[in-house]
Amino acid sequence: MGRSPRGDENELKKGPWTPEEDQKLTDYLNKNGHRSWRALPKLAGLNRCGKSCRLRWSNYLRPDIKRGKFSEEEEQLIINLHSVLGNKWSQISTHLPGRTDNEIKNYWNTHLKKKLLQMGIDPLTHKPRTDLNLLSNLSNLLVAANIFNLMNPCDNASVQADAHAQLAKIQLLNNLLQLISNGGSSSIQPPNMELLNHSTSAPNRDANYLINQDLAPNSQPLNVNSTTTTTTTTLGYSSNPSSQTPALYNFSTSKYSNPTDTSTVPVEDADCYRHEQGSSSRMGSNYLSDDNINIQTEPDIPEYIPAFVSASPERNMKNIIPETITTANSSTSTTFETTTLNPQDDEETILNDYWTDILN
DNA sequence: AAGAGAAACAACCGCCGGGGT
DNA sequence: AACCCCGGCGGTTGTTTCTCT
Repeated sequence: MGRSPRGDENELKKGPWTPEEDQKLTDYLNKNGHRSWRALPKLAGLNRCGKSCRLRWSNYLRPDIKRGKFSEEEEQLIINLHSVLGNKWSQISTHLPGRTDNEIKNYWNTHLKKKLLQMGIDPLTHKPRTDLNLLSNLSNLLVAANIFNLMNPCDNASVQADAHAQLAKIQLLNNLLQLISNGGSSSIQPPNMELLNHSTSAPNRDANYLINQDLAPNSQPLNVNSTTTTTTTTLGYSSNPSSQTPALYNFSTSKYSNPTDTSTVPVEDADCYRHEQGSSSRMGSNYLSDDNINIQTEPDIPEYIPAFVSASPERNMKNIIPETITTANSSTSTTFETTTLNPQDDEETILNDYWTDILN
């Protein structure tokens, strides 16, 4: 529990610092440095607690502090680091010279959080939001899929409608995938089977074929998010296969930047993303190469189902986070995902099997 | 111009872990 | 082992500034 305040601390001044106090503190520290923050106020002639002095110095008076607006590069760096480190502001601040943890934290809470939300991205998970918009769209998609399915599949006029129905179903599956993946690894629950039975009731259709066809690189992703941003992220997975890797945002283009682009990441950080690049190539080839826009009726299932990776950072981050970045323990930083499958991983196996069953 | 509400930011608070005794 | 001190961290609050009506 917290330490009870010392008796005389009740007399100490609180609140905003005056210029005189700042001057006293700066003068003292410039002359003597600090050996003991506790003893400092008395020695410097300040009626403040040592802690307050330390904070004032480290957050405001320190000569190497950079004031002023955050640059776009700094913003991106903060977001990228946050996706890896979570709310480890002090660790994040070590990558931004001249910026304090407090400043970064405030900037995150007042600017960046909102920015991400406006982009339809959950600032906690750095994934597309799965809020009420998504849930409400589930029912709409179900209705759309079933209405189209009622039409005669042999009718030429219904071909396009059929395609729409299939797209709706794929989107529905995407939404469900998203819901489950965002539910965290410890709360994996199968989706409502009745819902799924309805949504996959179209005859003569192989679901894997549909995914292969409908999520082909040239297909236009269905964006059911009702956000007004220009960001085009499909729910569950972006059309970029690397969306399985931590998102690196690029506000200048209002889109995800290529996660393998390490240009905005310090050298020591870039390694972790480079590492990812290789591991994601397997799935990436399916999406990125035009040569792979095939219609296969009996594909190898895992080729077409993006592998679910549980949100356990401890496991997945080991291989990709450099030693200079330690993994966050908090639940807020569970976003780092890899496409590397560990065959020993029970959750992933279960999920892959589960979705294989569903899609068959 | 004035008031209300929102946004921004500095500072505080509680807690924790490491080190010393 | 137990206690205390200290520095540090992250979350929250309070005040100031800005914007809108």
